[in-house]
Amino acid sequence: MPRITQEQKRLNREKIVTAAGEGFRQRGIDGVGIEALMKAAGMTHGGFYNHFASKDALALEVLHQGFTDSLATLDAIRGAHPGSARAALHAMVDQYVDAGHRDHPEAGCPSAALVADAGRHGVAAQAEYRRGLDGYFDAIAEMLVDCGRESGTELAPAEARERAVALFSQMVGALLLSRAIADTAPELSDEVLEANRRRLGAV
Amino acid sequence: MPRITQEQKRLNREKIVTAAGEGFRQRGIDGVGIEALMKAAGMTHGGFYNHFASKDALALEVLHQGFTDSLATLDAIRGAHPGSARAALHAMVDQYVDAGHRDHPEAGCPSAALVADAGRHGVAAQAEYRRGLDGYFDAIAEMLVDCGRESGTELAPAEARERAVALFSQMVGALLLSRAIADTAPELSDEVLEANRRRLGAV
DNA sequence: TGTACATCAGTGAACGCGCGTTCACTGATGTAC
DNA sequence: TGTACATCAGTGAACGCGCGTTCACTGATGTAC
Repeated sequence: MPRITQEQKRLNREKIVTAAGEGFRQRGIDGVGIEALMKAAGMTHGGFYNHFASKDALALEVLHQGFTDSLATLDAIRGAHPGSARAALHAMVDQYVDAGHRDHPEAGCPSAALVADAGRHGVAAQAEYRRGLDGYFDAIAEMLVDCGRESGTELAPAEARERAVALFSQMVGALLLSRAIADTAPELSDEVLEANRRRLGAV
Repeated sequence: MPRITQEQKRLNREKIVTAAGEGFRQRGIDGVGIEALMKAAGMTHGGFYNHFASKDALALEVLHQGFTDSLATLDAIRGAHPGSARAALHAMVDQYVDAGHRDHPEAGCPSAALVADAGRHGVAAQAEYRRGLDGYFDAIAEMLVDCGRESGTELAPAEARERAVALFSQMVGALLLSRAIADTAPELSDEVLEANRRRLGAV
């Protein structure tokens, strides 16, 4: 049957990145093999190396793509609440620290799902992770500045940054802890989400 | 040379659990093989199954031991600040959200180091993790109640619990994010720790 | 207390298995004329 | 525009490797008398 159209090749490559994005977030980078990945993308494993030099190269692209998508989602939330950074912040926290997000890591935040992998897959992966994380910090800090401006209390950039870092850290921690016990202790898992949502709302 | 004393066997078993505790926290449960583990414990790999039925059984014991030790450390911090729950809380946060803790996961909190493994290694591991996590929540909630009592503002148990859950979530998130970028972006990693330490101190 | 024997912890080779990666092959696509 | 040929994406078998686990073996320990 092969060879295939250039356009089809591009689509196949995308399918691999998408499948890997989901698989890696669900089971970790080392938790999904090339064969399973390619099967999920609708191909056999041999063709993988027509698209990527190695599994690590794919992981890099997954991180990049994941953070790009994730930051775009954040922008979309901001855009959906024009003129009210406070409402946007609340919406972001509520969507992030949520049972739906907990139960679907494959479609969720790469900062949370790949936090353990980032530190263990070489400097390139870590640099990509860092880039994404910094993007989150910047975006949230901006929202906090806007929020302060709206309510009349000007917020110093350094203060906003500090709060943004702490805020996001708490969001990630809450999500990860709730995920770690979701199957065995659903009530405690829900409690973790709810306690954090309430506390984050009180800021 | 074998056979060996019963006492020596007990010591060897302990060595395995200790080596596994360090290895698992550093590289994850799937990141360390039985051979490396037994070598670190000073033996060859074949003898492993004289002590444990499987690697998963060892992981369970590592989780149990890790949380027991970790909660004992927490108690020690409380004991070192008699009559001042506020000072104990600060000491705990400062030790937890710290570069030393970040750089030595092998000697640190199992909640943080094994958060990704807990959700992926079966219900027994998850139940063990849950037990430890709940222990943390309870201990911190107690400290918050003590702290409120000392400063004259009585804290409702439910409120203390909620604050404890949020507090610990933030501590774990801060530690994990700082670890994920420690090698590649040490300044950002430090910033994450410092921002969280400052924000946590302001409660 | 001393002797004879069963036990069993550590050793290191071996097992099956799944992994990441390579490769010869195929045949439709892309291209040169 | 049509033809001839080179290219190359997907296939599936095969590779070496490390993993968790098993096993025959050894000889000091534990125990029965």
